[in-house]
Amino acid sequence: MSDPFDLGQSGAGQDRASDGRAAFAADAPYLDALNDEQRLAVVALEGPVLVLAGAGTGKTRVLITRLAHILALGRAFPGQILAVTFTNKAAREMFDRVGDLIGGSADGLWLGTFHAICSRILRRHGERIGLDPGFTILDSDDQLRTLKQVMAEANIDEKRWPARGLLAVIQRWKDQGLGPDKVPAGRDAEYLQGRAVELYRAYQARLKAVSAVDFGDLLLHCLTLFLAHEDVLADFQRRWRYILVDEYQDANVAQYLWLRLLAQGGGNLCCVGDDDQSIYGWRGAEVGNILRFEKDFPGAQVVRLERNYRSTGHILGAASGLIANNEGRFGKTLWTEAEAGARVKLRGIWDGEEEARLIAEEIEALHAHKHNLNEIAILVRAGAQTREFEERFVSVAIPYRVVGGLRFYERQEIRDAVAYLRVINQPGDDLAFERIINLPRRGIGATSLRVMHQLARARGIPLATAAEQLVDSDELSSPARNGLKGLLGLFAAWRALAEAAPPAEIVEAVLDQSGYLRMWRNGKSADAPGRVENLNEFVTALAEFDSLGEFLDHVSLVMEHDQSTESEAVSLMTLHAAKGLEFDIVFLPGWEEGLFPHQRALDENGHKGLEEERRLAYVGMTRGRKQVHISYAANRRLFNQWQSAIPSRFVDELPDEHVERHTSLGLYGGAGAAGFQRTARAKVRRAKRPGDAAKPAEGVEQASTIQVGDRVFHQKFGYGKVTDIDVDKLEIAFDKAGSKKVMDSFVEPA
DNA sequence: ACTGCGCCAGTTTTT
DNA sequence: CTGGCGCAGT
Repeated sequence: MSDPFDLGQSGAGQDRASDGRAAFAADAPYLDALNDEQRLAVVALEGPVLVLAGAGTGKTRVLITRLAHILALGRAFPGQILAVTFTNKAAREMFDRVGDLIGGSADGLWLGTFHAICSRILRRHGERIGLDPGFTILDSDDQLRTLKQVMAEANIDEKRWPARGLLAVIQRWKDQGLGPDKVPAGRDAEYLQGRAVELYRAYQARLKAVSAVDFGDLLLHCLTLFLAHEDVLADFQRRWRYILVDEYQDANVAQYLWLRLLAQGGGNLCCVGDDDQSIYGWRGAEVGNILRFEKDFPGAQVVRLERNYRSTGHILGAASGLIANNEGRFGKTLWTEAEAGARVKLRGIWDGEEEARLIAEEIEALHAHKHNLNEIAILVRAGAQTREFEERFVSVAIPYRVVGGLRFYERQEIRDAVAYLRVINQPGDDLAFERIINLPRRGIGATSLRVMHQLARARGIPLATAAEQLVDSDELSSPARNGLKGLLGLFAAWRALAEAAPPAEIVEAVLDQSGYLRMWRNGKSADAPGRVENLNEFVTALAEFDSLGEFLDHVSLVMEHDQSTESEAVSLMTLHAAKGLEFDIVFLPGWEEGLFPHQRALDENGHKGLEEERRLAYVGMTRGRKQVHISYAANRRLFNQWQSAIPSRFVDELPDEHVERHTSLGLYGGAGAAGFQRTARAKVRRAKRPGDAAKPAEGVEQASTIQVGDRVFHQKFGYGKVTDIDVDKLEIAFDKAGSKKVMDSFVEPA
C-alpha cells in the first residue's frame, strides 16, 4: 500500500508480533523515559482510560508508547489494535513513530482516520446494508452540487433557502448519528419550515442512486451496519482488543457512538484528549463527549498529564490564566520546570498595516540574532488576515510560507482530471460524468443534458448509460450527438486500457485523448500554464498507485499535498491549522473584538461560541516555546473599509503578572483619532527610509537573477509569472492584471 | 451554447 | 473590494 499510515493490512501482521516482542526487554526500558503520570497512562491497559493531556505534555508520546507496550507485552497482535486519529497527518506521525520505537513491525495495525477505517469496513461489508462496494466518496463540492439538484427538483427557492445552509443542517444531523428516519420531529423545523428532513431523505436517495457517500455517511453507514448486523459488529469487537483514540475532544456524536459500540465487546478503550483544545465545535465536535467519559464508560480511569515540556513559565501562566475564564472544563493545572522566560508581550497598535510592519521588523531583528525563521509563526484567526503579512514580507524580503492554503486536489483542473478517472472507475458516477461531459467543449449543453437526465431518471439508470442509449437516437442535436459519441468511445477505450495499464498511463491517455490538456495548453489566460503544470504533477502523483480505485480513495480521504519545507521561512497560518504544532516564537495578531473572538462565533453560538474562541486563543498561545507576542490594532481594513476596533476581551483576561503591556498611551480614548493618524502615518514614512530597509534574507533571490517561469510580485500589478526576458525588461503574465512589460527593478521574486 | 451584468455575502475546515 | 452565482440576452 502506498500509504501505510492510512491503513495497515489486517491479518498480515499476525506472526510479526513476536518480532515486536523480541525487540523489547521484559523490564520495558522505554518506560523509564516517561514521568509518573505518563507511565500510568501507558501501563493502565485494562478497561476504559481517559488521558487528559494538556498542551505540550507529551500526549503523542504516551499514545505511541502505550501502543508499543501492548505489543511488547504480547497482549495483542498488531491486527488486534485499532488506533484512530482525526487527520491523516496524525495517523502518519503515529505510524512512523511506532515503527521507530518497535523497530518496524507494526504491519497489520489498524491505524487511520475515523473516515478511512469506516471506508475500509464499508468496502468490505457495506453490501449488507445495500451499499455498492465500489462507492465513490464525494467531497464538499460534490455534496453541494448534489443537494442543489435535489432542491431544484423539489422547487425550493435557493435565494430564500441556500443549499449551503441545508447542507450544514444535514451534516450536523449526520455528525450526531441521525439518519433521515431518526431526526427528532421537533428538530425538523430548524430549517426550511419542516421540509429539511424530506430533502435530507431525497439527498440520501440521490447519493445511493449514484453509488456515492459523503464524509458523514462513512460514519453513519458504518453505525447502521453495526446496529443492523450484530455478527459484523461482534466480529470487529472480537478483533480489536485495544482501541486508542487521539484528540478525543474532537469526536462528534457519531464517532462517539461508533467507539462505544466497538468498546462494548470488552475492548480496552483509551482516549487521549484535551477539553481545553476543543476548537472544532462548529464542525460537530462535542466537548461533552470528553467531559462525560467517566459516566459513559463506568469504571474509567482518568489520568491527567499536567507537566508541560514545551513552554516557559510566563507563557504557561498567561495561557492558563486565560483559559481559566471558561466554565465547562475539567480544569487542569499545567506546570513546568522550565525557566519563567520572557513575559508575553502585548502591544496595541494604530492599524493593521502598522501591525504587519512592526511584526516584520521584529522578525528581521530576530533573524539577525540567528533565530531560525522556521521557528517563527504568525497565527491568525481568519485566513484572509495572512494577506497583510504576505504583502509586507514580500516588500521587505522575508521568506514565508502559508500553511494550509489551497489544497492540491481541490484545484479545478485536478478535480476535472479526477472526474474522468471516477467515470472510468465507476460508470454510475453521475456527478463526475456531468462535470466533464462538456469539458473541453463538445457541444453538449444544458438542453442535451436535460434530455439525458430525463431518461436517466425515468429508467432509473446512470447518466452515462442514458447517454449511451441516446447517442443513436434523434433526441439530441447532431453536434451534441457527435460530441457524445466521441466521448463514450473514449471511455470505452480507457476502461479497456484500465484493465491492464497502470494508473499513470491511463491518466496520460485520458488527458491527451480527451483534449483536456490541450484545452489548457492553448488557453490564453494567465493561469493556464500553472494548470498544465499541476496536471503534470498529478500524473506524477498517480505513478505511486497500483490501481485507480486505490488512488481515488486516496484523493477522497487523504486530500493533502505536502508543502515544501526545505527552505527557511516564517510560517503563516490560521489558529486552527496550528493545533498540534509548536514554534519558538509565536505572533498572535488581530486580538480585537469582532475579529477575535469572531463576531460570527458570538452571534451564532453565544456563550458556547465565546468559550470555543477562548480555547482557540489558548491553543495559539500554547504553540509558543519561548516567546509569545500578542497584538491588537485600533483600526483595521475590512472589505476595503476602515473600521475602528477595541481590544479583544481576551487581552484583559491575561493575568498581569505574566504579561508586559506596550500599548501606546491614549491609543484608546483620550486624544482624538486624527492625531493618532498623523503619528501613525509619520511612523510609516520613517520606516520606509533606506536605513530601515530589510537586508535580504538568506536564500532569497535578488531581482537580477529572475528567470523565465519565476513567480514575481509587482507593487502595482500584484503577483505574476515571468514569460519572457529582454535584458532588463520582463514580460510578465500577472494573475489579475494580464500580461505587461515592466522593468526588472520594479519586481521582486514572489 | 456562451457571455456579460448585477446582486450578495464575506470565520474556522478535516475527512 | 472581491468572487461566485443566477439570470437575461445574443
